Amino acid sequence: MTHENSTVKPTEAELTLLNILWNMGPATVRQVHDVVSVSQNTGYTTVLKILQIMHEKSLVIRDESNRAHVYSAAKSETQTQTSLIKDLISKAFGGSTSKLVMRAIDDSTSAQEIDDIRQLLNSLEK
Amino acid sequence: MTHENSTVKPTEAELTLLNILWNMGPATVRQVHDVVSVSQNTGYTTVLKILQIMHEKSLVIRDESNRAHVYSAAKSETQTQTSLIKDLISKAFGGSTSKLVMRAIDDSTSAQEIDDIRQLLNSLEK
DNA sequence: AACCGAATACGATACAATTCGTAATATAGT
DNA sequence: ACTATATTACGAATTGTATCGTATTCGGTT
Repeated sequence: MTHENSTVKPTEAELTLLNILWNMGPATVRQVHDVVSVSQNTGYTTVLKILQIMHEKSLVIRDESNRAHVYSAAKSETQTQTSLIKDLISKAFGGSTSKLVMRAIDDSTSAQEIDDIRQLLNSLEK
Repeated sequence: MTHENSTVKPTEAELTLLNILWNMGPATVRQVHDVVSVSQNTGYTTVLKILQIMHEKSLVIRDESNRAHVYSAAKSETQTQTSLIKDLISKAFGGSTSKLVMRAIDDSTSAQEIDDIRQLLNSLEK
């Protein structure tokens, strides 16, 4: 067996495409490529290939019923964000969430953001 | 030109070694390897090679005055943590720090951690 | 001065990521 | 039915990571 599933960490290029899929919802290679093209100079077949690899890794689901396959993210944006954060916390912050928050906030963080975080903390049970 | 510098994101293996260097301070390959060996089964030359590559990338500084070179992290743990977080916030959280914090905290987060975060927020100017 | 052991340097392998060119194929319009 | 075109499939080139074996080199000990 080689790839079938579990928790695969998307690469940078894959994360870029996932962001597009989360935004657009299910989309064809062409649609994804059109969006990618706005900010990057990436060929159509490159996007296709990455989506195919993501499919092998089960990072995306593919609907092959039409000529143009329709791809969609296999895991929600929230699920993926959570695993990425947890991974970083364990690998770079010695498991400390508070340390991560400490580093995440700085002068460039807007008052609005900070307010949102305060609200979030207030709404906690603990 | 090939590598000389700027902000290089360490790979997983490199981050493992950086964590050791931040803990121990300047250390030889052997010292680093001894620590790595406790948890992983990695050869001495593998550690050496990675440190050499990190040196090329300027992720570590090397003191060659003695027979056994002494390596140390080029950037502080804090600096590195900050860039890793900032990178993740921009690539996976649409630039929203509050969303990141939202995902970082969950049931598994201890009361102590949450308290620390509250303190941190209180101590802010904003 | 020669030798031994520890350390670095070098190079090779395997694998994955990224990129794209070309081939094959299927649908839609004529 | 045929052809043009869009789309997928395949595979190759390049680069970087991770790993280690072997060669080389340097210092201290005899």
